[in-house]
Amino acid sequence: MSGVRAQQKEKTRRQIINAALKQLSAERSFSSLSLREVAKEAGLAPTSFYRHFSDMDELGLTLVDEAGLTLRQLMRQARQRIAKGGSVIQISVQTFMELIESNGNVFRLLLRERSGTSAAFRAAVIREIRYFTMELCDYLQKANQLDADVAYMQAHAAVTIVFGAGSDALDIEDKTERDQLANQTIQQLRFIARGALEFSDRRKISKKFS
Amino acid sequence: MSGVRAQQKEKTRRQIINAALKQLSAERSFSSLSLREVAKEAGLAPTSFYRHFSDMDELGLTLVDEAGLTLRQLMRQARQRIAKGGSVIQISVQTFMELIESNGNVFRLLLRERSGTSAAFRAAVIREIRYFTMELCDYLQKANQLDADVAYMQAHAAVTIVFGAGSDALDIEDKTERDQLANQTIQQLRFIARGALEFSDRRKISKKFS
DNA sequence: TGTAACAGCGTACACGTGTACGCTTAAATA
DNA sequence: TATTTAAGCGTACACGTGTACGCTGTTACA
Repeated sequence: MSGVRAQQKEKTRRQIINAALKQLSAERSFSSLSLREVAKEAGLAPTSFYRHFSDMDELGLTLVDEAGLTLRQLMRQARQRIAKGGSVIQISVQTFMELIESNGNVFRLLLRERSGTSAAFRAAVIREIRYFTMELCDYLQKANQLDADVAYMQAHAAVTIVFGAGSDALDIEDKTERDQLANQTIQQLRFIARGALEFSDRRKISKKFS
Repeated sequence: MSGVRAQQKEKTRRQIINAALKQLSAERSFSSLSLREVAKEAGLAPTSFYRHFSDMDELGLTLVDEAGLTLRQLMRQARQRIAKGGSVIQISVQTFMELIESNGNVFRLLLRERSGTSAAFRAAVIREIRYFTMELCDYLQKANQLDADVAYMQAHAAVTIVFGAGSDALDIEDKTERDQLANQTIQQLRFIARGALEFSDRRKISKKFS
């Protein structure tokens, strides 16, 4: 049970995962990757791939899970920054944009598979995004004393906007243009926050009088 | 110049386009279509395909153009309905949802190619969406007397939200769930409209005092 | 120490792909 | 009417794909 063998297996498993991630780019989607290519990049015979994943699909789902993990780590990072003081919206957007810059291909994977041809992939991505949305929803509800529905709608809208901005950002290489997009996104999130707050207040008043 | 020949050519060209559209589905993206499959579905020998398109890419770009056209027709339809009275937001969302229901695969094409592997495709889709956004921007600016920047940000946010909702709707088959999504989307658009209006007003006041 | 488990390899196969080439047949033009 | 043009077809080729099968060498365990 020392695990020399298991350790080695885990290592080549990671090699496969990394090989797949490495091949992803703006021009190369996961579905366009072949088993043989990935195996080759990992320094493996094509047939050895099967010792670790029964399918390219299984590998893909693993990648989506990893991407979701990256996303959650990002949120924690953002919360730490926020705790140190600063505009919640601004810091969140900034953190997200940094993800795009450093892990563009991981984010691309999520975007693409969300509208991909595999129902399993779509479900997996949607699940990850839902986690993301729900955590934000909790935060908003507590921080702003919002109605549960309103908080959810705000969180959902905010996530949609941020992901949309991320998608746009992927096709922008100019730094100042990217900053402009970030500022625009911040402003849009403020529109939503303002609208949600006002609506929530109006509801509270009508509840008071009922 | 009677054009019996040209007419025939146009006809089979349409057959190719329709064959491609017919093969698109939730499980089948354009990039996963092969020239041979499309040709077969169109009742053509594989090599005859080249008489009409030099490439599958060329066919794909044609499809994106057609999808954009569909989108613009939709807007006109929505405007006609609005002119007959009713909530602008509600009618717009409703019209959009009807597109999803009747032309889901066309909309899927746009969503997928927007984050696809071909830069040309991405650019084409983004261009179509920009048209859509700009028309909405003009409308908002005139109807609500908004600042140009504010109107653009509102339009952009609204389009992002509506497209996001469309994307979600594609994976929902239950009618009541879909209606719920539509209502949520309407509410989110109201958040944005409210926030934009308030922000625009605040700007006008500060301009008055300057 | 003997043996069972198993990661990894190489070979081999059937299949689908894009497309080059030359042919046929019907419309367009001179 | 004679000639040119071009849509469509069939054959053929090289290539990349997933994966079945049997083998080797090393680790784990009795």
